[in-house]
Amino acid sequence: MKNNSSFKNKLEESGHSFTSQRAEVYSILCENAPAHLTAEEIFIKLTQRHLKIGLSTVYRTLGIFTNIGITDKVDFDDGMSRYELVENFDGKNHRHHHLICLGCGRVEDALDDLMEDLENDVLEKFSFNIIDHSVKLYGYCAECSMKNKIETGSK
Amino acid sequence: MKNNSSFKNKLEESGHSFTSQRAEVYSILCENAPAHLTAEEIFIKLTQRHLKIGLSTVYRTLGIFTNIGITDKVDFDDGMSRYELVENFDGKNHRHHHLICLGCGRVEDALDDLMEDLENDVLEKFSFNIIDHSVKLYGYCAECSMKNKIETGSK
DNA sequence: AATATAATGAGAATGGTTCTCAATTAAGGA
DNA sequence: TCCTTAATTGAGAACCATTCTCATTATATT
Repeated sequence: MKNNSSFKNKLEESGHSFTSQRAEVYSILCENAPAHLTAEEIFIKLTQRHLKIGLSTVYRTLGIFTNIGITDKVDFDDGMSRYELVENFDGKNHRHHHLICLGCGRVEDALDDLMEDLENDVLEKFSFNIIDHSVKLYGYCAECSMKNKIETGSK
Repeated sequence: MKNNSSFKNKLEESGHSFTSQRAEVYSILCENAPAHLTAEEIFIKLTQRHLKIGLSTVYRTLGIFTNIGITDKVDFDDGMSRYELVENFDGKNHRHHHLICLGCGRVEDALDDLMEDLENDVLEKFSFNIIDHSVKLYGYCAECSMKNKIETGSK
């Protein structure tokens, strides 16, 4: 699990109370990292654990977490938002690279290299100061690529 | 306006009829390119023009357009999807770079350079074959950057 | 023109998310 | 520790973009 006290600090610094519900949501996120969970999935996991929490509270909590940089809200166009822990929410970081397989739907996280070149380029050409970015790469994972080759008989 | 007959071809090739409603939605998209319109915005523009069309038809049409590569569906996390014409839907192309200003909310389209390096990198490291990508860059446009500097008095 | 198939549109339904508000809990001072 | 105040919680209602339904209408083919 992540450092719990820095989580607490982050909450208090931003003027929010440390509550049991917020700690519970946080612990689910930690235990399931680096998964991208929906609000409802988190709600169900907590309920299965016999921790009583309201769905509204889960949404509210995730909203706060995202605002203060504990989580990132990501959207894979399947009708609901997902939340993932920011890698190291003490330092500045912004990486949201997801490899989304069009075959099996699996989502993998990827590295954040090379984006700096692109960002510098954009600053030069557009005078646009990039604060954050979201990159989604759609394609076929190794497994599905293999499967496709066999099925289509392509060389 | 774009070449209308290739639009018609694209529809027929994919087994869809050419209807007046589809032509109307297409013409709104052409006239407003490169804007990113919501289904409702398109519906309103058509209604103002006294062209009768149902909102469901607009949604359905945009769904088809996106499926057959006439439009791209983009999402700026403001609660509704937007649609934009694919640059040249006859050839293979995939560029969805948007500069989203956190100050004024304006969305600008950016170039697609440098992504090839990143894609090659991902193929090497993850054996993941990229078909398409979506890149959203959040930050401050030239104007808002200027405004921020004045307000905060930072050098 | 006639028939079969596809498209349309009005409104209902859906479903993820946000809102409301009364009850509960946390925070900080005395 | 107790008290006061402000913040948080939770159940359900409300919201709202999008999808679905199905009777009507238009398109394509014979």
